Formats: sequence, C-alpha cells, structure tokens
Amino acid sequence: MVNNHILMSGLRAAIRRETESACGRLRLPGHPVSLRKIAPPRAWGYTTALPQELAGLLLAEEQVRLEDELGKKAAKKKLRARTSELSVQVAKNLAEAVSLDALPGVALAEAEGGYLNFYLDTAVASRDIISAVLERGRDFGRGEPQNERVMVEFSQPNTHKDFHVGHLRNVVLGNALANLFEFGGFEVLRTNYYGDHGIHVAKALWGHLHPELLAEAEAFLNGTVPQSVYARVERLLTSDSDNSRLVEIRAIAERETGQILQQLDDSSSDVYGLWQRTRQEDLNAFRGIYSELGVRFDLEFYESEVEKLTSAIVDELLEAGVAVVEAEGEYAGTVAVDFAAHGAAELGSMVLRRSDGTTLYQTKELALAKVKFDDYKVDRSLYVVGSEQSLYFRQVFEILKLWGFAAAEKCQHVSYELVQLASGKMSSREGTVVPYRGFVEEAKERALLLARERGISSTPETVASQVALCAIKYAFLRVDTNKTILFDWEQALSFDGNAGPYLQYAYARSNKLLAGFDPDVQRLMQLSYTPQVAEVELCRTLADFCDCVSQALDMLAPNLIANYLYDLTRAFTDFYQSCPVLKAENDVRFYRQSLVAGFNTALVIGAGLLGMELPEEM
RNA sequence: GCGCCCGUAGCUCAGGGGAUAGAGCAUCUGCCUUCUAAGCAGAAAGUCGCAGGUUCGAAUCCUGCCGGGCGUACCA
Repeated sequence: MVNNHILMSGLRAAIRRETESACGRLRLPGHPVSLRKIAPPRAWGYTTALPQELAGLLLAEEQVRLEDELGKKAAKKKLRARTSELSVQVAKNLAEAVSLDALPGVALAEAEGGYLNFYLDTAVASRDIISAVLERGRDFGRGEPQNERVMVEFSQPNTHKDFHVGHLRNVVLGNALANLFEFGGFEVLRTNYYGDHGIHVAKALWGHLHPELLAEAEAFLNGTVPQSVYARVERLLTSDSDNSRLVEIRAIAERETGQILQQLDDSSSDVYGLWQRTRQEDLNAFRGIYSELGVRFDLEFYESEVEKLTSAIVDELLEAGVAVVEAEGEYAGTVAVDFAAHGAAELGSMVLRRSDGTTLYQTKELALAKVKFDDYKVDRSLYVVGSEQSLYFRQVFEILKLWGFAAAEKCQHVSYELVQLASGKMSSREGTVVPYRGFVEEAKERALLLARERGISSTPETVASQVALCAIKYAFLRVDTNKTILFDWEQALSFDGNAGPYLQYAYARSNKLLAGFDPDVQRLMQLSYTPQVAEVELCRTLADFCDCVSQALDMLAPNLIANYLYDLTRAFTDFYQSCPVLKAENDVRFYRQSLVAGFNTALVIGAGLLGMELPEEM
C-alpha cells in the first residue's frame, strides 16, 4: 500500500539527487540543494532557489573586484541585474538537464525566474495523500512510541482566588501541549499543582470570618467593590486611607491573617474547618471548569502537602553547600542561594527560608521537583507558566542543577505572555479580572441564541456549548504564545470568520456529504481522475498535516495547528463551493467523498489536539 | 539601570531566509428555489516601528535606537 509520507520524503531526496547530478553534467559548482514547498497559491510541488545561490557563487570573484573598484554599495547595485540574469539562465539550463525518469510523481520541471520548480502530477499525488489519511484514520500523523515520559504541569490555580480568563489561556495551552506530546508518541503525565495554602488563603479566610468588619471598612473606600472575598481583603490591606477606623480595622486584619496562617497547619484550630470547607468548594469549582473544558489530570499536587516537605529540603541544601545562612546585610538570618557564588551572578539570589523560619513558594517548588524526579522518573518536565515567572524558573532550575539533579537539564519553563485588559494587567489582587464563569456563560448564551435562530433540530444546548467553548479555545490558541493577548469581549466571543466555529461549521457540512460513504482505498488508487484546482489545493493542504503537527510539537506551538486548521478548512470551503459532491456521479462522486473523508479525519485529529469538540451537525 | 518579550492594513492577528507580504473584524458591492448564508465572491486598505549590517535574496538573521508589556520581593 502506498504510504504518502514515505513517498513525499523519498521524493524530496530524489529531487535533490537528480538536481545535483544535473549540476554535475552542466559543470556547475557543487552546492547543497535546498528544497521547499512551492508557495501555496501557485501550485503543488517543490522549488529550489539553487540557481540564484549558484549565480551569487559564480559572480563572487567579480564582486570582490568591483568592490575594490567602486565600493561595496555601487558594486552591489551593478551586479544585481547580472546576478538575476545569470540565475534565470542557470535555472533554464537546469530545467532542461534534469531528467524526470527518476522522479515518479513529478509531472514537470520548469524554470521560473531564478527558481527551478518541480510540479507534482496532481492525479497521482492527490490519490496518495487521500489514501494515506484514509488508511491511517485517526492515527494519521501520530508519532512512533518514544519511550520517554514527559510531565506537563499546567493550570496551577490558587484556591480562594478568582479563576479568570488569564488562567484560561494557561489551561487551554497546557492541555494542547500535553495532547501534542501524547500524539507525538510520548508518555504524558498531566499535572496540576493547587495553591491551597499560604498568605492569600489566610487573607481570604479573614474576610470570611469578619464580613462585618470588611463591610465597615469598605464604606471608607472609593471605587467598585471587587467580587471575591480575597480581593476585597487585599484592597483593604493595601489601602492608603488614613481614616482612623479604617486604620484600626486594617491593623486587625494584618495581625489576624498572620495568626490564621499559623493555624492552618493545626487541624484542631478554629479556622481549620473553614479552610477545609472553602478550599473544597474552590477545588470543586476548578474540577467543574476542567470537566467543562474537557481537561483531565493524571497527577494533582497541593501546596499544603508539599509544604510539609520543605524544611528537610532546606536542610539538605544547606548541607550540600548550595544554600547558606546569610550572616549580614538585608538578608541576615535567611537561608538563601547566592548565585554569584556559583558562577551565575546574573540570577541574583533566592531566599529559601525566611529569617522567622517560614518557607517560601520557591522552597515548595524545589520540594515538588524532587518528588517529580524521584517518584515519577520523568525524562522531561515542562512547566506551563506565564512569562512573568521566567527569572524565577531560571533560578529554581539552577538550584536543582547545583543540588545534583541531572534531570534539571530536562526542566523547561514553557512561557506564554499574559492576557491583558485594555485597562491594564488582570490581577486577582486588584480584583481587575474577567472571571471565567461569567465569560463562558455569556459565550454560551450568545451561541444558544444563534443556534435557536438557525433552528438546530436536536440539541441546541449541547451544540451551543460546544460552539462557545471552541470559539474561546481557538481565540486563545491561535495567537503565538509570545504575544500578549489583549482581551476584548466582542472579539473573544466572535463566531464569524477566522474563529473556532468556522472549523465546526465546515466539519458539520462535511459530515452531510459523507452519509453512507464507504472508504475504499483500492478503488481510489485505481481511479484516473484529474482533480480540479480547488481539489488540488485541498489535497496540497492536507499533505502538510504531518509536518505541521511535528513542527508544533518541536516548537511547543499549538498556534501552528490552529492556523493550519483554518487554512485547511478554508481550502475545504472553497472546494465545497466549487465542487458538488452528492450531485456528482460515479467516480467523481467517489473521489470527492474520499477527499471529504480525508479532510474530515484531519480536522477531527487537529481539533482534538487543540482540545476542541466538533458537533456532528450545526 | 539590567534581563526577557512584543511592534506587519483602522482593529485583532498569520507569515521562523525566497517569487506579487496574507487572513478575520470593521467599511463598501454582490450571492439563499441549486450538497447548511456560523458561508461565498469582489472592492478599498501596508514607509512590515526607525537606522545600519550580513546575504545572490531580509517582515524574517545580527547590531543600535525609538515605542509598549513583563520581571528585577524575607509575594505567589
């Protein structure tokens, strides 16, 4: 059976070989043949700019001579036209010298400008790619088993704080990466790490314990009242009002949050029950969100548990000479790592134990990393966390290295930029957030309205929910992770054009065309049908699927998949518009249904990688 | 100050050394007796932040500058 992938990569090598030997016959200087796909709208095939590279090479001596004579700029200007002429001539000669006998599947070698182009026989190539997809089905593009265990830690929400759209970018991204690794053949451990312990918890609990004091203090504060209890307490604590009653309440809050923090570790204390209850409420809410988003975790860690491991870790690092007790200066009394002493001065220093003996977030991070390496034997460990933490992770990984973990080299901070509001940074501290719940509900409502308008027969609620979530996920995933997302309600909730529902809609349409269709690769391969432009374009895009997936994995860039799927779907829509399927007959109908089936499969796989659901009809 | 990231159409973004820089939104013109109009066809819209450099070839790589975001805690 013909396997497209092998055919394509084998073909590339053959083209290179043939081009090289043609160069030899023409006595052109030896030069590696760089081969790329021909830029999309032109044609299906491969191209090399070798003639231009050779022209540059052939004129190099002349260039040196002219530069001496006229100076660099003038020489360049003078040579430009000649280089281009020469490259056209070289391309022409090469196109004539190349033999197609050794290149099955190539219909034509042609010089165009300074390029040498190899055009595929579209009848052959399109059959190959379609049959490759149909044969492998949902496994099309799947990688061979890698025998490597990858841990992907993502989400890491704090209990007692808002879960907002900024966290959503993280979940959606982390999930897509985990999917990509799995599809790439890796064993994946999806890991979550809940921030259920610490000063932010104490602050929220204080608010729960003293709603009347909080409300009283708020009467003296300007501005809107944040939604979460945590943010309300934070606002009180950071207020700079000098109203005497407010100052009094603020002092109480400060004193008592410290006490509450201490009591969290004591299961007999008054606040312990409250902590347990509120913590559980939030954890339940998080699980509701994950389930709604179709995200699952293999491992879940809690700060409150990791916390218990920290003091031993600090002692161990002291003993190993990685950390030291600071004797003087502003860090006197702390246990810290001074990176300058380890040849990494640019990392500054990191405190691991406060002078009052309590530990910090980073200490827990180190303890957790040890657990990950020791208990789960991971070969690679990814931390999906916002870019604001990049210095922090460099420090943490450096400490792991100094500590002697060889696997520290395999730790990687997968950073992404924040989701910002037009008004500035989203901060649960300041209460300036777009909460997850309200956002998603709004999206669902809008989608439901549309679904009802369109008269979706069976289950408008289900479809609306799928549409809303797909739109949201796509909006986050299609943007490069290095780019800040400026959150805009209207844009995030758009169901038109380059958006998630575009893919869903095309999928639903393609399903209609496949009713009763039975794939038959044998028959397809025996077909002699010359595909039309739109069909070629769809096949060509389909043929890029595997490259796209492996590149996305390589670069940890799910946005490549999102953008590819949009291109693929556009090609399908174009095909849908110009090539009737069910109205065609016999072989043409069969060929087109095969192509639609190929598209349908690739779209399902790609959308699955992004964690997006596609409704059967809409 | 130093470090990381970003700057492409009015707006939001593709484009990771190659041919005439592409989409969506918004604006304008058309297309529902024809496999679903959450769609399609078309128009208009660009000094790819600026200046140098490398290269046969630069939006893409390098350097400097300008503008913006983030970080530089005994916070998480």
